[in-house]
Amino acid sequence: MRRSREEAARTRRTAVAAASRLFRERGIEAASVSEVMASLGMTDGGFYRHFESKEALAAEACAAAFAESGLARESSASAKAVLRGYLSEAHRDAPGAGCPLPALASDMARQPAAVRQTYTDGVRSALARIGQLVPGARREARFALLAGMVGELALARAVDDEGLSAAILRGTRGFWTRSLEPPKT
Amino acid sequence: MRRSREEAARTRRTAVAAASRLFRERGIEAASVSEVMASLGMTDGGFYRHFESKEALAAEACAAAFAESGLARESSASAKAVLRGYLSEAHRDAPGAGCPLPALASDMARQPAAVRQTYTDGVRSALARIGQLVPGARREARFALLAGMVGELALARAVDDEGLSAAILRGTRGFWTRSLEPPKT
DNA sequence: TGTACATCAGTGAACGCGCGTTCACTGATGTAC
DNA sequence: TGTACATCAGTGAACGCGCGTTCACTGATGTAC
Repeated sequence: MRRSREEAARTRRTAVAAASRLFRERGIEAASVSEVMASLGMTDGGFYRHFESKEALAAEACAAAFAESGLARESSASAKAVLRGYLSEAHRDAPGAGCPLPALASDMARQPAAVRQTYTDGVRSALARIGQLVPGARREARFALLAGMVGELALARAVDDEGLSAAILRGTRGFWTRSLEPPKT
Repeated sequence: MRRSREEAARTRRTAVAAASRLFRERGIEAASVSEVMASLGMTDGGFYRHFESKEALAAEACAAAFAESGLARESSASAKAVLRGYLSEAHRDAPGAGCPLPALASDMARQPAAVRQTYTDGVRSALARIGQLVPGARREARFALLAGMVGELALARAVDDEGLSAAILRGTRGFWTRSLEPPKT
């Protein structure tokens, strides 16, 4: 049963969005093509009318994740507000809608070139955005801040103890908020 | 062909060591029981004479990784020396022999309770060790330092550009070395 | 100390399952006239 | 504007494959006497 061009385009967009969420929630390798299609209420076969392979979808989904939730997306928020939102319980508990940097980091080592390049561009954009947010910070501090944000979310999600997880969030948030207040670093 | 008690015990130990390395290199789900056994020169079937399941091996392998390579293991090195070793190209390029915190972080969210608990204990030990290494640092700074170390390795490994990867390592290393020098933070 | 036998570490084929991908098919959509 | 037909979005079964796990079997090891 053929669909209209608009419907088909909508299917494709929905698939990328669903994959973008699923891949961040469960990992690229752990989420299957069947799951993505099932989440659209469709069967597996139709997938290959839109994408050449799962790898092609992964590259698009990764780019979509950065466009939607990356640190680099447009926003007039202050550095403090960005930190508070990023290093939050809400962000920790919603990896599917959150920043792809911590969510996809360890998948990247075993991904094909196209996907890794998208991720690498995302890292560059995030660094540029941090440069804008904290114009006084030296280069070293910008790297350390990004690494701290990514590591903090990864650890807070990995840990099996709500108290420890909250302490990691609170501690890292407090440290960086304090560090950035006087533009001394 | 039955083996002696010593040989059997050796097989078990070697399997844990091989799994510990393989799981850190490729991820717990991505490395298979067959791979672990093949790396001992054995076939799959013998595995279940030693372990109840892959999950049981994962818990032991995770604990072994912390005992062998965790931040918490005995060492008289200074804070600066530990930082230099941890945030190094050598550590980045040898995940199988390195710290399990960055290597296994994103696997943890989808691991059974036994494995997550081992990892969580590893985080606690690492925090305690950092407390010893940098006795002057406030609680917040210890969390931020651990998160920074973990995030930095994860990013340096994920990125597809050697220059950017080295810059992440250098930047984070520089920032924290400088931060810890005067016990002001 | 020697012998008979039970134990069990490791083999290798098989299982059921879910994966990514392919393909013959369906029938509404889009196009040519 | 109406009709005939080619296109192609989506279906659902099938493929080959590798996974974790099971199991009948082998034969050296360990034990009982």
